Amino acid sequence: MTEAEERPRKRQARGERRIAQLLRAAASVFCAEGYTASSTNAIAREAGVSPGTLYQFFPNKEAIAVELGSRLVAEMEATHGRVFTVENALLPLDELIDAVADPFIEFNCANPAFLALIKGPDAPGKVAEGHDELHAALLTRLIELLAVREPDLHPDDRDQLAQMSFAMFKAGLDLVVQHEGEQREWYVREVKAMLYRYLEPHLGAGAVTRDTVPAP
Amino acid sequence: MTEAEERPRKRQARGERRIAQLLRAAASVFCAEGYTASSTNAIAREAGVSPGTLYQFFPNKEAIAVELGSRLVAEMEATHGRVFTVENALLPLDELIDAVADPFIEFNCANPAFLALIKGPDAPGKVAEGHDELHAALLTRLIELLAVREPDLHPDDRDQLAQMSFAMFKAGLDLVVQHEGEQREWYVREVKAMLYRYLEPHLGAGAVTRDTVPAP
Amino acid sequence: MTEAEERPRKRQARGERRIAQLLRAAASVFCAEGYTASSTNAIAREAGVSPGTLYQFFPNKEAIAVELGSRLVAEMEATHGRVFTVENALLPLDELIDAVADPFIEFNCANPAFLALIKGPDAPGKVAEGHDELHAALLTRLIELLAVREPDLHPDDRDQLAQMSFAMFKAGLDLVVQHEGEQREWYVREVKAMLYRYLEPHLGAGAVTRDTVPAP
Amino acid sequence: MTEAEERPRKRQARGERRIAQLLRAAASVFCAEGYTASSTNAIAREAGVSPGTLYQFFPNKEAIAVELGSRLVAEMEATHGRVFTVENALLPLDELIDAVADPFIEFNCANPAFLALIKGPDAPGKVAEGHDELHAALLTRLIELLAVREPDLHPDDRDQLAQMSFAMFKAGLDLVVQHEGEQREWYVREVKAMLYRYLEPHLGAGAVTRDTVPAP
DNA sequence: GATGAATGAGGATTCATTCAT
DNA sequence: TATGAATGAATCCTCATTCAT
Repeated sequence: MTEAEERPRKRQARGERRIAQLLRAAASVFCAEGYTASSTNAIAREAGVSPGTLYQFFPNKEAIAVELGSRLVAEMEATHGRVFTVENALLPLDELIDAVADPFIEFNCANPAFLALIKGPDAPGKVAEGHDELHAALLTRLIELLAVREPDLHPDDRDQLAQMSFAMFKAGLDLVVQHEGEQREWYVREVKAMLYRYLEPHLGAGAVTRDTVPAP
Repeated sequence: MTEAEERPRKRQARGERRIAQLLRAAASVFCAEGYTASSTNAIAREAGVSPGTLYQFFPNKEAIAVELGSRLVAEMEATHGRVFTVENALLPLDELIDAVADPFIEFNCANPAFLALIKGPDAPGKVAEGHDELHAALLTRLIELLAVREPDLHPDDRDQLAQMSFAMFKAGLDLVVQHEGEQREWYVREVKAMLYRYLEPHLGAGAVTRDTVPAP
Repeated sequence: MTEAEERPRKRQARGERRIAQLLRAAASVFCAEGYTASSTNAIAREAGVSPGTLYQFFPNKEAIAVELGSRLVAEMEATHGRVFTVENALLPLDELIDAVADPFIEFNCANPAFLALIKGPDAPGKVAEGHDELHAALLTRLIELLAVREPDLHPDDRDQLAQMSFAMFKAGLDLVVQHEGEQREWYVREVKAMLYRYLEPHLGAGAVTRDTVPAP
Repeated sequence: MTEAEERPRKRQARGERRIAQLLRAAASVFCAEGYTASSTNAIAREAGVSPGTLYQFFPNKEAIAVELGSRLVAEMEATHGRVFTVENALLPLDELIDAVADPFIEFNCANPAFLALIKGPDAPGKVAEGHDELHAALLTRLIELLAVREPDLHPDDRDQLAQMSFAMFKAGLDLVVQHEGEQREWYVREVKAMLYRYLEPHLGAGAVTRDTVPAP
């Protein structure tokens, strides 16, 4: 039956639209108020739907953040391609930083909700409750990238180095997003410079593997 | 007139104790929940007093944060002395970083509420509402320090440089506080290294004034 | 677009009932406690709903009073017809007073909340904050009626005369509502008599248009 | 012992000052906020004393109102003399009205708290709870005055007439107090006119006793 | 007497979530 | 699906009043 096939598709189509609408609203509210201070009612209102509708698609506030996070990641990849690739990992450091930072910066300026989510609820000890998955996911990829670039690095050091770099980058990103025009450009340059200078002794300025090939 | 002088502080013995108790409780709750998610009732409960008592000393949550912030600053100064001094400003960069970062790190490890306050409510655009004074105050001092060290720097650049450095340091501090033992030590070293390498091209490795004395 | 039109009122059957119920409860509480001393919780309790429900329909206490006021006016008009009409304005004074006062009296005896609202919060200087709209609306109509009856009266005098009359009538109404049976009848008569005697020199006993054209 | 005699006097003197101070504050707060919305803490603050001090002299909010009321009556009498006297009762009506209304008006313009108290908490049914004693006392005196002037009047009628007159006068007084300058003058005249015209048929324009002496 | 601290119930209002339609 | 109604605990904050000093 055509009906049996189309019905669910229709439903899914409408549902997909609703979800997108809700996530857009959530992004906007999270940006404006911060995650903690955002209310599901406010999100529903912003989306122009009733609270009930929101809960038809998300079991709770957290789930919205989580889904928003993963969609943003997907969207960023769709726009800028994969960023934590093996090729990038082996680039000279300055190019690596460009390759990773630029897409992030560009995407975050267009979608500041990304940052709002990564920052998360502001309790030091209250990590990893669900929507910090975004944070965790990105960190994992960064760790993997480091593992590719510096296979000999002790895992603990590698993880810590990733954490440091990520933390610095997030903080810098915040400044970038908060400013505009020339100031933003300045912060972009400085963030990259900071990363380069910080990482250079750890990773070497050139790509590790190629670097070691001595000229005859 | 003794009366006129004594009026404002008669039975402040008990009151002062209560205030301290409340601020201790607030620090604890802010750390555990983050500022936004902390409720005055929770603070009162933690302090073992009724909500009404809390409001006898503070008109609202903000005021608690503000007072806590200023007390922490004072306490840090009492413990570690002034940090943004002219002498420090003119130290060789590595020593300058030690002089400024070490007290902060040490104090924040002992008083993690400090960081919770500096981070503030998590909305990007919602800055400077009162308890961000703490953030602003520290930033100002850093700016002044930079002005002493690099008088020729354009004010805009100087401010942005301060903002960058402060943001990086805060982010690093967060990592430091979140870890313990050897890991914490590692982060401390890395944060300082990061600052050094980042700032060195801007500020010069040695003190500016001395640096300019060329060897014959 | 059917959707666009239906949106604002979909499930308002239950809601409308709730609103009526809440306003009934509010009327009762306002009467029993006075506006200032009435709490939204008390109103919700009286209506048998939770506080949250009340706030789904009204943003605050004021709004309840305002809505109750305008509904009472509407209800009075539905029951007794318009009272401040041009025809009434031109009636002989005694008939005018009957025409205006009787419906008010009857309606207020049945709905004493009306008076509770008109009296408003009991601060001399704190007028016109929103639910005094009821008072203002009635006063305006009275002013208009006077303008019809006495077009030559100076606007200032007219307004003051309206204010006097209204104040006297309200005070009298209070007595009427507070009593019952024969006493109430007595007060009704006296209030009307008072108004007649007070207004007669101002408005003339007969209609202004001087159908009193005397015979030669 | 001198001490034994002076001590209590001193105490009483200081206490009296405190009481006066508190009542002044209460008058001010009652006027500004209305009785219901006035808080004892606000009164204490306005008086510049602690809440505890207030409760050393008054057992509760009501008591403040009661005491304030009776002091205002006393003060009015001290300023304008007794007003509900037999002589006044027997004056021609216009003079009677002047004799009673003028002091009230004058005193209320200077002490608007008087009115705030007479109006009382704004619940129709919540009368006579204590600080309505002021209202009751004045009403009683008015009743007595009527009894003197019209001994033959049926007590019920007399009481009701007093109630009517008093209600009208209060309402008029409110308008008078709320206005200033020429407008106030206008309201004063109108209130008196209203009373005269209303009462004339009831009381006779001239004094009853003298009036009845027919000229030969 | 005087103070300021203390209370805890109660004020208005919001919120995440559920339910009936 | 979608809605709007419903909830009740939790929010911040105030109040009349009491108590220790």
